[in-house]
Amino acid sequence: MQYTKRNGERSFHTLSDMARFFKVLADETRLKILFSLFDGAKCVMHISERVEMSQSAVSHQLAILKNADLVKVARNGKNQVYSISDEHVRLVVDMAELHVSERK
Amino acid sequence: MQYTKRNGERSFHTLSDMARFFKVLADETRLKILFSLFDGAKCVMHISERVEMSQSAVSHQLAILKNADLVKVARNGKNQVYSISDEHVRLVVDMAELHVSERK
DNA sequence: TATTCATATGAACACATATTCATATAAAGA
DNA sequence: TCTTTATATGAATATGTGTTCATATGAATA
Repeated sequence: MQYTKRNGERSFHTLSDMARFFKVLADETRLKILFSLFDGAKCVMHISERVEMSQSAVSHQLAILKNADLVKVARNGKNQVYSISDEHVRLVVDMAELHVSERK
Repeated sequence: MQYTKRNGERSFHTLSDMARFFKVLADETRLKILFSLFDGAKCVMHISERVEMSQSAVSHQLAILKNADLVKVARNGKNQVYSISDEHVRLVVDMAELHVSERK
């Protein structure tokens, strides 16, 4: 089985990577975290307050976002400051928002 | 808590809708089905052959895709012909593909 | 109408995943 | 160094989800 495209072939590798990518976005908590970071870099505590979830829950989810390269970290004093690492994500999210807001 | 945007406010409703939307895309089987439909409308049997999954598995996943309005159905004789219902989806998927193929 | 063909559906199972709780780590300041 | 502060992490639990198997539905045709 193969998925052809105008200019080439779609590998199985890419296909499962895409599923993995969407999986990361398929959680309300992680979306909240991303949106809060769209407004600017923040440390864990601030994110935690902003999304109204426990520090632990947020930290677990940040690990997933970081592992998927959607966010990056930098230390500042005793804070770990998280920020969006890939501006691409904003586009995907915006388009998804457009999609869900249009159908109703 | 609220998520502000250039031109307004992001509702909780939209946020969980977005998570639901991404959830639908976050499965390799469903992505395979979508890609096979990007190449043109098909009946369940043909999709089933194309993605190399059982008729039942495909049917279950088609129900999910249909429920999310990503595909639509039309009867043709004794076949149910599925097709992409929203061209938006192609854009989101393409962008995701771009994202995963760029990072490596 | 009886049969066949294409598809849908419910139950069961295995597996993944999000949150909580307790605790570990590790940098900063006293 | 001892303590405090910020964050990370492991285990446990609850909940969600994909596939299979068996079977139901329902249109087409003999």
